[in-house]
Amino acid sequence: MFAEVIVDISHSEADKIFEYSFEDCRIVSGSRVLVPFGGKTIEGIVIKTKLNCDFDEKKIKPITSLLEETPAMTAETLALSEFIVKTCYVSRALALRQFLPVEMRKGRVKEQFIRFAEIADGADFDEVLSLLRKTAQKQRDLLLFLQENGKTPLAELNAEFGGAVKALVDKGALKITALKRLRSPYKDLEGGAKRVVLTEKQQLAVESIEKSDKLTTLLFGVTGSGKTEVYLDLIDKTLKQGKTAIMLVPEISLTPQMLKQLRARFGENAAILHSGLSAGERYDEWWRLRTGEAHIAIGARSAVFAPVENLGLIIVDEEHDGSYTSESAPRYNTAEIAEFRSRFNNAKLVLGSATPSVESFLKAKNGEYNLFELPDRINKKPLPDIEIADMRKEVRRGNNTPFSSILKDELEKCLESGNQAILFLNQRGYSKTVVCTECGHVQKCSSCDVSLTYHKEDDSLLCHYCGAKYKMITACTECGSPYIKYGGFGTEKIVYDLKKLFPSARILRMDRDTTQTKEGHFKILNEFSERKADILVGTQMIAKGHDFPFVTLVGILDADMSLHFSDYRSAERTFQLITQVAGRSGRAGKAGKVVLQTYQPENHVLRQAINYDYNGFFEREISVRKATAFPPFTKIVRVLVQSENDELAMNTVKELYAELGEIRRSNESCFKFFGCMKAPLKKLQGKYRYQILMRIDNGNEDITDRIFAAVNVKNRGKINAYMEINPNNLT
DNA sequence: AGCACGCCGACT
DNA sequence: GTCGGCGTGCTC
Repeated sequence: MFAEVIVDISHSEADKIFEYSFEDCRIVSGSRVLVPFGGKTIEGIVIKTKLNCDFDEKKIKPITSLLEETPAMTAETLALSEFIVKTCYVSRALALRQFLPVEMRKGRVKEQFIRFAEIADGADFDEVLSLLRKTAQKQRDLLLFLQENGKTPLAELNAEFGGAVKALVDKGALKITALKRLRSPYKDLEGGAKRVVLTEKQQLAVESIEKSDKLTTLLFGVTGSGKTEVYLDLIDKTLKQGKTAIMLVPEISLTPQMLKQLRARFGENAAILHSGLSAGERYDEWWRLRTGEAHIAIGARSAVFAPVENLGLIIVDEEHDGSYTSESAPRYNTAEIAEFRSRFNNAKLVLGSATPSVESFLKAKNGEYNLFELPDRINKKPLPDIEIADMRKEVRRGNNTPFSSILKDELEKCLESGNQAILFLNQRGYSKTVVCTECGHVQKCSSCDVSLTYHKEDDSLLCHYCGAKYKMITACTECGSPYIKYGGFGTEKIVYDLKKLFPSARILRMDRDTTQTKEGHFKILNEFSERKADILVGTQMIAKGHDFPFVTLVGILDADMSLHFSDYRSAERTFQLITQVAGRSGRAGKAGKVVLQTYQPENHVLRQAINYDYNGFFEREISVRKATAFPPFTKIVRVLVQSENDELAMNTVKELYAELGEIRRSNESCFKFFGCMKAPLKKLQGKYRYQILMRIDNGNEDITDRIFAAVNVKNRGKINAYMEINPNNLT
């Protein structure tokens, strides 16, 4: 027999099918194998087996060995990997890697075994007992214990009976067996397994999703409208049909919360997949899903690749969230992957959001998706009032602190009444820049073209792009002046100022710096929900899904920040962010309040956000996108060329621009934009960056295929060139 | 990705 | 004269 194998080398030169021979009938498509390649032995995945080979038979070598008896890949995941290769323009090896826990490659994780002891089958209990010396009381006790309790972990017996265990094993009276131990994360997570009765509206949502002739439903529900209960009910019904489910949440910080609810309801049937787990845990959870021991996969973006078979339901919670598009290759779109799996399995796909992405809402409006709305909060409480604080007036009044007078007053009231507040600022560190007051020089990273952020806690300057750490300066590095000014503030500074303003308030900070440790998110959120703090200051990561019943005030310190990104989605992102952060206020019985600080109070996006006018926002945004030929009406194709050698990068991008210009000439009408320029971040991690931006009519895969081919040729030696379609950010 | 093979500069 | 630089090409 012959096998078509994809070797685990992610390089365009090795990105093809290699054929090997084999005898072992356990080898099937999807199996992981070791194969000889060049002079070495490497891992690969069998994608097809066949009786005849298409390659020179004399050159074909045999497969070295089979790695696991259970094929890691299924027919579905093999097909999906092929889809990723075609749509994301990545090597097959890289596409396949998405489906396997990293620990599986290069055999990095050993399975853990627990050894058990029991009385050996052949040993006559009474005979062994009678043969023992009178003094061997421990051995006697051990035998009696085992007769009564049966199979017991060896570790427990050793602790209890000491050397007696070994003595009996040597006599052949005990049998030792090893069982694979599964490391189960968040084992101690328990929640009240109370089964909620759905409201009438939630019940209607479930029915709408089940009965729709469309596979995909957009569940458009305001924050606090009880989407989670709908999800849980759908999962329950899916399991009862003997099918499996995948539940995706936007960020790791959210997963334990959701898992808690899933564990409470579905017990060990739920498996968790995310990067916060230890290697062993992840590996074991993956296998629990692969072998069908667990039926629900939950996790962030990458859990969409969960190795479940017989899929009946996929849920994408907070569908609009930016974390669903991958930052590094393969830059897949989670919704597209989910749609593929939904079609393949004829499984229902539910996209849930309080602020759907304009792409999804357009599809729902066009009838491509089933649309169901949950317009009311479950407790019938109105959404919190959002008040705008005009920061221009504050500055004119001489207030240079990060807090408007309205916010200060509200904070005071909130603390006095014993409630909790959340302050949101999407900037970590103490100050965004460090500027010399004499010569105006701004401290910059030596390998990136960005200013450094001052972190007071460890008195250092950090580059938020490459992670480089520099010692804080005492004098300007240009002119030597000791007069240094901080420009712009981050969460660290907010906490610092708050402490001065409210000395008795207990303050927690949650950003990437305070959540580095394992389960760091979880600890801070727990502490806050147990009311061990009064104010939570945080970045983006506090905006999502957390339910704090005692929070009555939310402050959005700089609502304009995300408006200033030169990205066609900045309006959409701002609307989503404000709606989401505001939704953290007044979730239980108490009325909530939101203070939104801005320098442009008349901005229409902010106006629509404070009125919770999603439809108004959508209509305006979609007409702008249409008029300016931006997604979802076109696709953005971005080609990035980077090299440590500036001149080489520049020359390469010029060549490419000329070559792509040829493609454009023969498809003139499809191109809505075509330009070549320095990337917004001219230099990153020591590499100079240039880009070619295009906007092309949807479809036209033949054009993108040709662009990719042209780009791929350049990607060798000191040049790194790649293509992205609808990239998440344009840095 | 590695590793071998192959063509031009500094050197015992 | 050679030793060795890493540019190019191949691996079933």
